[in-house]
Amino acid sequence: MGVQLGQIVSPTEVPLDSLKGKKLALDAYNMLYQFLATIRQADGTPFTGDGGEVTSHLVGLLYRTTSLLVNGIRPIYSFDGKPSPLKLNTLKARARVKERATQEWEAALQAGDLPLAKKKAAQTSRLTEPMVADAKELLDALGVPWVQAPSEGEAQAAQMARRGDVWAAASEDYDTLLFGTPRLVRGLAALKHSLRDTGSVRVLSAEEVLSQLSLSLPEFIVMCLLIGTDFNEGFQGIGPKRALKLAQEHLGFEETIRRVGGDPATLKEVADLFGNPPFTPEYRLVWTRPTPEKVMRLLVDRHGFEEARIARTVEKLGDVDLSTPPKPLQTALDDFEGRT
DNA sequence: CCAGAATA
DNA sequence: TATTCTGGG
Repeated sequence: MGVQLGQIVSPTEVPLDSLKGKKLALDAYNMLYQFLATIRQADGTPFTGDGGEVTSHLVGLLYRTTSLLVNGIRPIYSFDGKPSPLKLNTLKARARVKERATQEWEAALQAGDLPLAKKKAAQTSRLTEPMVADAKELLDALGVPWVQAPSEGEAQAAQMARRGDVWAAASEDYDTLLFGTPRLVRGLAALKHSLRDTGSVRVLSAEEVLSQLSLSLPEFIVMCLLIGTDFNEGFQGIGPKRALKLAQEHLGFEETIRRVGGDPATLKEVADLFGNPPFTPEYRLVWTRPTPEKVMRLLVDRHGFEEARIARTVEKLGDVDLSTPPKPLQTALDDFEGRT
């Protein structure tokens, strides 16, 4: 879920075309969970292969990845590793939500309420080890790089962007901003476009966000700690609005925390996690042609996808330009940043 | 979610 | 030809 910043940040809408030739580090779990939530039948049943194994995430990953590549975007997927102990409460809470949603899904089915059933089913999504292994194997077969983060995939993506290895981190959550990304791309979940509307995504520039809010990055992090993150609970009666106001008083870390009755020592640990998150420098940003036989073996032979359909999809990648432009075209956002 | 068929 | 619906696994 991540920190709730939707109320107080305003993204810039940019045409999809402006991402052409750019490398993006994608939060793989964020994306795979979205596929698992949405790619379901009317009654909420996920797609499965012959053996009953869930395949919704592979459907989504295949089509999303080809769509990105055809649009000239160079994705690298960042997979979650071991969660921080600080996240255990959040994970337990999510597990409880899933248990309840599973019961409510069944109840909705009994009542014959399909829309409700699908909505509840979406909340039951689980990403298992074999499912993750399949996703990585599919990326390998497609010639798309991925990296195994030591801990948070979002932190890994953010650090890659901070080091300038990729143009931006991409996730629907805002946590990459806390993890220090200079840019966050949202809205890759709706790439579909027509002739008049050529598609667009939302970009958040960290520099722009901070200057709009009149906050330093450490103050921004404190604000988020007040609101609550996946790694700490937040405070009763403090939402985005009040947290922003308090952070804007520039009282410093300890005093700001004390104002809401929090313990600076405990929260310092969370602030450090955001400010200096674990990541690995061992990743290779190399995109190659897909290996159709590998894609076929995985999706058709092992998971029962329709051969002709997959062949058609992989074919589209044949004439994708995989080179990285030495001098990327300047976008409106780059121009804006250049002046600030 | 995306692709392709159906539709108007 | 652009938009809506349905099937995919």
